[in-house]
Amino acid sequence: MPFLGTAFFQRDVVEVARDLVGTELVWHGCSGIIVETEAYAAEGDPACHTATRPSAREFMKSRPPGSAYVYFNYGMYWLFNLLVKGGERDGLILVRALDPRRGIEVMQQRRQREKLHELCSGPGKLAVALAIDGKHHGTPMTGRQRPAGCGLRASATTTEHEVLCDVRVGISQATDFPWRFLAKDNGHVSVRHGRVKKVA
DNA sequence: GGGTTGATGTTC
DNA sequence: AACATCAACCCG
Repeated sequence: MPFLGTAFFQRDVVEVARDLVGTELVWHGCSGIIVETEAYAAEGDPACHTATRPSAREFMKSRPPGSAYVYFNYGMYWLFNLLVKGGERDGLILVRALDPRRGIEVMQQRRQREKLHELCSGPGKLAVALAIDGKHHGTPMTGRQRPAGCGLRASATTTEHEVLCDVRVGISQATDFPWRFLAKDNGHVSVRHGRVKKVA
């Protein structure tokens, strides 16, 4: 299966967030199927970093679609996002959970956990499992600059997952935007949830 | 199980 | 001061 190209990230940020569910995030010998994402829109979304952070606006302006946007939160956790621009709505997509596939032993060591569903079932957890931190901010995940060991792959299971949508987790602004997407009945989704609906 | 709380540091 | 979190702890 081929890696996703830059064009995948040149579409509406909410559509891309939905479509990422079921793809495989490949990261330096480790990988997992993305089972949960959230979209944040650069315009008209008070929960997006662009609403409050000049550095986020500068990132959006200067980096190509498909770039990793990595930031530190709550004093302890790195969160991994992907830059979307050039479509109907630009924005950032938070990758919130993975169903682990490759490099499981390494991820178990980094997380100090054995059970598969505890490895990547949350945005902070998956960054620990994949050893993602601030030095990866700006990494191009598509195109010619993409590191050989990193990327998004359309997996065989991409079309097998039924995708649900929900409100976003852990925010205090625009709490009613239904821009969280998750794979139905997947045990690796992070636990909290609001009102889940089917997606077309 | 479910709710609560403390740990921790960057950004504005 | 707020924060796109997590795990340990309580209670039952």
